[in-house]
Amino acid sequence: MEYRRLHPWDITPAKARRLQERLRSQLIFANPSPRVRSVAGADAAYDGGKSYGAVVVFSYPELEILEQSLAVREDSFPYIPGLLSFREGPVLLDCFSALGSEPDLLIFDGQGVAHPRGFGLASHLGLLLDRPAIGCAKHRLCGRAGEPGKARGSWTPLLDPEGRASGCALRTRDNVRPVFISPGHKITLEQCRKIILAACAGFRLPEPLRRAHGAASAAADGKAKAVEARSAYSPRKRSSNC
DNA sequence: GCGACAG
DNA sequence: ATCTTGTCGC
Repeated sequence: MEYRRLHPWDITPAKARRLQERLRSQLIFANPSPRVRSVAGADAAYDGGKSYGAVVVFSYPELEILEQSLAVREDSFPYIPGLLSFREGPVLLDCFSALGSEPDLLIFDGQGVAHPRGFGLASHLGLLLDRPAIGCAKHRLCGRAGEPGKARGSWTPLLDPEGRASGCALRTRDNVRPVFISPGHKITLEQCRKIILAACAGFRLPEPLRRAHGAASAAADGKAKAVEARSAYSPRKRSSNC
């Protein structure tokens, strides 16, 4: 699928923050998509100075794999809290570009609007791909949330310093740590909770993210092991001695 | 200055 | 994210 080239990626952290503040006004938090028939999960893994991305598309609500794509590229931006999309965005967009279909909804391993400038990974890529997007993180970046009830489905609002609910802490499995959900683009928090719960097939994380994570890390250490094996079987050169 | 801090 | 073994529990 195509995506909008709204800005360059090789910019400084200061300019990246300015860009987030400029683009956040373009986000939409309404019009929950009528009929969601496919959901994609995207994640990245790292190894040896390279980023490995994976996107796995599932049918919804059946949750059967429809398609998936992988991508690799050189790291070009470090991990800086609040600027995750500048590190993972490029390789994930490579994955979406290689996709043959256009998923109805996207799920990212990170925040949506529950972000210091209201423009987390899910908001950023949702905007560029012009698709409803949900941020589903394992930890919160900012804001505060009470402890949800112990049962699957219970949740508490994730409140920003002003007391506004930017997302929620959602229990996706009985007695298991909650995940932090927040709308990225073109979706409401209510719809996010519904979709995420329906996409969790017995695990803490939604299936699309679990599979994307597995594919990305497999690609990452798969290449690492291939390199190790190669050096073991065909020594670059024999060191004279010490 | 101090504490927080997605992946 | 990544470095890492066993171990408690359904």
